[in-house]
Amino acid sequence: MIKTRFAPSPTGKPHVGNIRTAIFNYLHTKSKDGKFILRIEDTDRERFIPGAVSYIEESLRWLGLAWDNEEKIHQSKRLKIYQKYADRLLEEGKAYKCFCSKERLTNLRQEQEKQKLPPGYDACCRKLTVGDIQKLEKEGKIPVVRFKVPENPKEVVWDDTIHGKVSIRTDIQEDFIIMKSDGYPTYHFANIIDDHLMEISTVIRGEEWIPSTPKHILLYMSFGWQPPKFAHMPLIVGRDGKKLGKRSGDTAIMDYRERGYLADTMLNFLALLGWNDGTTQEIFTREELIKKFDLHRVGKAPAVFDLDRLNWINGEKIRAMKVDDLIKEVASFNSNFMKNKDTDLFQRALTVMQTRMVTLKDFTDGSGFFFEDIKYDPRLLIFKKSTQDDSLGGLKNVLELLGQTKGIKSPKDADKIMKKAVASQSLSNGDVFWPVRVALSGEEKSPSPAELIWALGVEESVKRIEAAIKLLED
RNA sequence: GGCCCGUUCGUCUAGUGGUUAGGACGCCAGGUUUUCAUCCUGGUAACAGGGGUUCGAUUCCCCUACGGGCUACCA
Repeated sequence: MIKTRFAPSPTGKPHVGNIRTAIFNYLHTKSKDGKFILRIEDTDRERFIPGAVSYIEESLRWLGLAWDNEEKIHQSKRLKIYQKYADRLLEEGKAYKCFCSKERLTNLRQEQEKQKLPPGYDACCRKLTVGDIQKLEKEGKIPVVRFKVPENPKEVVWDDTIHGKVSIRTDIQEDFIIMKSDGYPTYHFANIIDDHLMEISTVIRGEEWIPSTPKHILLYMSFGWQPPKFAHMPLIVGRDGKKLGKRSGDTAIMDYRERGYLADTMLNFLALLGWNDGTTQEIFTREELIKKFDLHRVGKAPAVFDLDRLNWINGEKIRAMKVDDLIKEVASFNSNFMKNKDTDLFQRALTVMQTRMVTLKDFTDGSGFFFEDIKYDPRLLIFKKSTQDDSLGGLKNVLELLGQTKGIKSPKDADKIMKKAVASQSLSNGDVFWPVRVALSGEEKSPSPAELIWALGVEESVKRIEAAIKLLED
């Protein structure tokens, strides 16, 4: 069975890079009817940030990336397990206790750097006898546990699902630490123990892990375990070409929600960063992504996060949505915005604004004129190719026709009135359409007057046009 | 420094031992048009460089360049 995991460490808010890893894991699993595990790798107590676990869960939930483990998995609660396996390696002579002080390690590294040697632990404590160890422990010295990197193989090779054959020399691999002096395992150790115990079939993670994969494979070998498949995804980089970090756009995924992007947009966009289905399709529903995702079609080159493209996808998603679904999105985006607003008016306003929105925020920020009294400079009512008299004429004409109408059921009905208003006098489109539009919206750029009349309703439209006429006459 | 990974329009990418190197975003121009947006049409623009292999390389191999990652008692 396919089983993947998303294994973040709770050190902050998940950003797009983290989340894309989660998405690829999720998609790979769901396309094969497998299981997707969320595991919190909180073995670094210094970098732990309270609340980070909630951020992670909130982000995954927003995107609909449901994990299958009912009980939360925190590595910090599994210390005994790691200790047990470390002891096993210790007993088998595949690991050893190291008492070297941090000072010694620092000096050693500085010395190596000076001599332009590859930095690494000199395996000094390998030589310690049982007696030495007992003595040091009696003195109260607390050791770390290091993995004894075997002389053979001299090279570790694996068939990466994304990169193909990758081989890395291990003769320069130092004896790395698997258990820290505070009793916590290092990432490398906890990670492979858990992946094995949880029967993870494919490890999908960022490319920055390629250099340490030999450590993991060596560890699997020392336990006599079969390593999982590895798939190292290309990094998402910033405009500067560098890995997303503090300085270059490591924007928290939830910030995109706040900016008015849809969860499905992020899913679609991020999935397409490094993957495509081989056709020219660019817009995918969640179901299509699950159905079509294929790890083998993930590219190797890093991808730049492009906001223009994100905006385009969000616009496409919004336009493809049924208005009722869009209402739900706006409501969950900003529940305050809907309060005290007429539901029908809200729905019509959204209908009219739909093709004009890039983000949900565009609606909550830019459609106040539907619901509130408007204020504008009276000069705006006059089209640049028109005159005050003609504009006034246009407004009055429309006002009169609105007074006679038996009801407006669609923007088309309203459009007929507009056209009639133009035809019945010797006016041009601009003399009529422009002032009515401004009278109804108070804006220089807005939906067409026909749409506005329909959305606002006859009564409100009449009121606003009357107000505009008054403004022009004064 | 060492070890790894990567390189097709500005960006996301398709692609093959022989293609006019395709699509999308963006941008530009035009159409529709009262504005904005939508929509439609067209345009701009790429195989990092050098050696091989081959009748023929963007594609396969090597080197170089460039970019990136890793090199912690971080993950």
